[in-house]
Amino acid sequence: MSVDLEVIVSDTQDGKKQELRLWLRVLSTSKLISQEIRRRLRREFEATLPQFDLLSQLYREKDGLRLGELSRRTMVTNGNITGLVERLEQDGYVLRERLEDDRRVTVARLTDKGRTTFTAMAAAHEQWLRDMMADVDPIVVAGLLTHMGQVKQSVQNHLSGDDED
Amino acid sequence: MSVDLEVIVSDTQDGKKQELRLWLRVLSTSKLISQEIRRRLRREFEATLPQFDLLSQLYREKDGLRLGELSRRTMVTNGNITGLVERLEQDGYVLRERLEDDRRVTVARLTDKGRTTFTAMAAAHEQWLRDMMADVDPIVVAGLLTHMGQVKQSVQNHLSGDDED
DNA sequence: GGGACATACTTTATGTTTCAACGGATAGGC
DNA sequence: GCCTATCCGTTGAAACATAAAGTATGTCCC
Repeated sequence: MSVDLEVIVSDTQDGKKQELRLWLRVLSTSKLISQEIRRRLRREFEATLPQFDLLSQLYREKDGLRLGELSRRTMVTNGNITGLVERLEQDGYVLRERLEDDRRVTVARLTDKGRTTFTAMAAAHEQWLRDMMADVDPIVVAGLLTHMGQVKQSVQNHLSGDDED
Repeated sequence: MSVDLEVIVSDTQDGKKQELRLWLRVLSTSKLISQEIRRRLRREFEATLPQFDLLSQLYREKDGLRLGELSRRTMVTNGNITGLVERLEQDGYVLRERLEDDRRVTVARLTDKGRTTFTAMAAAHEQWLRDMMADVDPIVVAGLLTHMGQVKQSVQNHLSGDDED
């Protein structure tokens, strides 16, 4: 599926709209990959992309993370983290507990089951990406990595609200 | 400072996880821009990004589009188009009517109000993107446009599901 | 202590996303 | 005419997105 939004704009070739065109291309590509990853995560692991993202954050932090920190890292809004962690807790992948020092704070941590499952998911996930980008020259991939970093940085510098990564 | 080249080389060229890293960077960048665009669309036009996408498709088609075609172009699933168009119809931006020839088909078309509003949104949208990417060299933008195209093409060639375009 | 304020998380309301399943409409085979 | 397969759109449930309001809890300052 997909003829894209970008096609619409691309007929006016003047360089003025390059940034817009790049955004539309990034958006459609990101959507395309997301949908594919979502499908496979669902089919093979009965998990969602945000869940996978959240697990990968916890995987690197043996001691767990506060929900607010999770929110920042996954770029998922605060209100949404609550439900996300709740479901993962029900599935037995995550534990949630309050801090003694500060009763406002909740820390989420991977269970052993969560750790094991995530390892399998991560391996599959990495392979999917290699497959999907198989036709792209590794040199190009490396270049994209760098230049997309520049774009991200520029965007962060020009946010209307506040920011960071 | 004795930096060994090897580290640098293996870092940029040990392509094993480069695809994964690129995907994560594309995803976070895309999320970042999406969130910003959403904020501004909401604040200044009380619209959402999918709505904007949909309007932009209709803008170029005086005669309107069938919902199925809209679904393909916006990369939004069928079930979602229904609600999207419904809300846009309530707001008076879009008209919906059934075909005489084929009573299964519904065609959506912009109203004058929708056309006017979209024009303003599109202009603002384009400016926002220029602002956000202001720190990126135009040469880099052009390169990204090309190379992201290659990525997109590669992904489309390796979808597990089925369809392509 | 008590009031003002900030922080951390939850809740609520609205919209978008996916998938699966349903019904109406059309087209083809008989 | 009639059966069946297919196409088109809608509907429903569960998950996730946002913003905004609510609830504790912690902190500061008088």
